[in-house]
Amino acid sequence: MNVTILDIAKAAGVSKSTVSLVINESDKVKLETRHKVWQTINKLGYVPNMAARALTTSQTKTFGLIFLTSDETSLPYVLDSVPETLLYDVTYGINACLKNTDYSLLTERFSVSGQAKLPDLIKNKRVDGVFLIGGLYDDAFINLVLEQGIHVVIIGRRHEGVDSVSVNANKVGYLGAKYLLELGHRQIAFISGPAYSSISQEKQNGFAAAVAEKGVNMEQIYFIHSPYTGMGGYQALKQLWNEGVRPTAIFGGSDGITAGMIRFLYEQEISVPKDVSIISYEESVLSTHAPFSLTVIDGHKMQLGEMACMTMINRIKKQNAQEVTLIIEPSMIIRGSVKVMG
Amino acid sequence: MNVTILDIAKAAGVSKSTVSLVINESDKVKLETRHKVWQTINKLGYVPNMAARALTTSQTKTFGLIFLTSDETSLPYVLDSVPETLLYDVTYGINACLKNTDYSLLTERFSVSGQAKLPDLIKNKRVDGVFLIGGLYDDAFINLVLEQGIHVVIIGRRHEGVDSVSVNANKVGYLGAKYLLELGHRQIAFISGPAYSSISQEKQNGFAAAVAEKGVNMEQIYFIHSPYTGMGGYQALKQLWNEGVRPTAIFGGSDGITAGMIRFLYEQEISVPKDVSIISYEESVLSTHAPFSLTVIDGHKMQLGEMACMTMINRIKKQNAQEVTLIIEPSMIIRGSVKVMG
DNA sequence: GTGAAAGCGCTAACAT
DNA sequence: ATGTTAGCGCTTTCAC
Repeated sequence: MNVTILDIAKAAGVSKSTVSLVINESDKVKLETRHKVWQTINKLGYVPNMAARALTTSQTKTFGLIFLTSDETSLPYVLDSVPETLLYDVTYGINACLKNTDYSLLTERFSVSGQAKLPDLIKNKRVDGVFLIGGLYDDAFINLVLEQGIHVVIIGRRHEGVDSVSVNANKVGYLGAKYLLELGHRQIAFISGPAYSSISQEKQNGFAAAVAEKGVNMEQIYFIHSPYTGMGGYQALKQLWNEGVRPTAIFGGSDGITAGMIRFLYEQEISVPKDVSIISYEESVLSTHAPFSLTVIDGHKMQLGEMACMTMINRIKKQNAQEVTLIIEPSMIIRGSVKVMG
Repeated sequence: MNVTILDIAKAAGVSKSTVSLVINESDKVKLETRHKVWQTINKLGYVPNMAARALTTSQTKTFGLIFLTSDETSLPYVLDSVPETLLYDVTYGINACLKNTDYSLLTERFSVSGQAKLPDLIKNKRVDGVFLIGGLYDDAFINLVLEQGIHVVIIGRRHEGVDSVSVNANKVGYLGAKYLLELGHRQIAFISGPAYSSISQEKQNGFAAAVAEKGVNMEQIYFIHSPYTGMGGYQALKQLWNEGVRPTAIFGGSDGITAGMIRFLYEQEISVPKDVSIISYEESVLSTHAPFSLTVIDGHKMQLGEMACMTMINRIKKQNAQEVTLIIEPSMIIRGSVKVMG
């Protein structure tokens, strides 16, 4: 079998518990013995058995990323479904933060509409804490998770009484509107997201605030709702066009929405930014790979993941510290899809 | 604390081992006692402790997805880096397959050029098996992993002596070329991928085979190498254009490459498919969200993940069965980016 | 500062 | 068909 703590103890001429103390960096052990033990650990290539450690400490040293979806069978990337760019980037950020830590990350897609009450990761106690992402959860669900003695960090929105990390959505709308207004745009369409989404609403509020601040008439500002999908952006813009509206700038509330908008414009041979200006929100793989250099508001989704991870680690360290609510400020990445209006 | 196997045993009036047998679906237990035990399990809400189970069986019931990269610090999605769409889709497929299984999936990004010899997941024995993806591994690395007593399934390429699941790359080139030739294209550029990539080479071979089969002159067929990045596709096409070459159709060897190609064409105001036809390979979030309905060869990357997962599970069941080499056949998704030539 | 010993929850070989 | 028992590898009091 493998090298165990007992082998080290024998080889180093000390007891099991001393080795354990050394491994766990206790300062109670004499420097000399500490050296001796580390040497034999390295010599014999000892690696702690996580399962055994988990059994005694009842800590798995594992976190779970629970992706809440309404429908678990939908393909993640056809034009008519929400692209999972948020999940990709947040996962990347969490993993980056977990690197050089003794924690690992498990991922589970969980359908809230399904029959299971709790994700398997939680039910089986495979994790010490979970990141909840995807928006589709309510107090009842969160409390159920908390009852299992599992820590929770919510990603993407604020939630009373629980640690959370999110993006300042109001600022997203504000920044986009401010930028467009400053470049002289006065006819602007903002396809922000679905009507039921509070995030989408906040973005509109921020947009409206910038418009008011600038003293611009709201008459030619079009707030439009659509799903966070390519098809959503496509159809919303198409309808607007069919109604005869001709904005000089269009603001997509997500990279998915913007991709759909771009498809409509391409179809109509409307050139960006010559004929119309475009700005997007998110900065995912979709905006960086757009057919032109796309000006975008960066939601810093990787950083979102990293900060969620830091929050989780702090929570583990200080179990009953005050709840943490982190808000990440979006920022503009000015590229080439917005024209200066005369 | 939590309810354990012993609590169940007491409550049901049997012994620990009987409960254990029932849980592990042994048919040695009388039907009556089995019922009784399951009833109390449900009543008391017992859930097995994975750590304890892992300790005795030395099976973690966890797999690892190891993503081999050369450089761990690069952002995953700027135009000048390889978009990680393969990782996204394969992960989705593996998770889908693992659902309703008692296995979970851990992910780790591992830099082969780093100082660490082995990914942490493997070193810490957190996994029973690993999926290797990303292409950057050699025999030495694989053998090192195998020596740890960990199962290996390679995703994306074949490898002597190890289970592997990959896409028929030759067929990718073949299908694309055949389709374009049949629609009358005779000037075709194929930006297949980097020169050092055997996959890229295989695609070219398949392409050449279709051309030969059709009896078409190779003179106006352009095989071009570029990195699997948006920037790669962009610059490769730009150079071709600057050399005065004007193909009627361009075939991108990955969705990332194609995204770059599309950006160049957009810049030059060359319209697709009116002025030039485009076909891509992969079918990731990038091709479905292209600015036009993009004809693409589907690499079935989710299925790749699912089959890798099935392969792993079979390997666990029959440790020393013959090695498995699964090849997935790509297929065409005909949409609207290829014109019929007169 | 270090060792001895108990126990975490479970499985599996052996008894009965 | 079911019970008894001995670990799996580690942490953690509690003595010394």
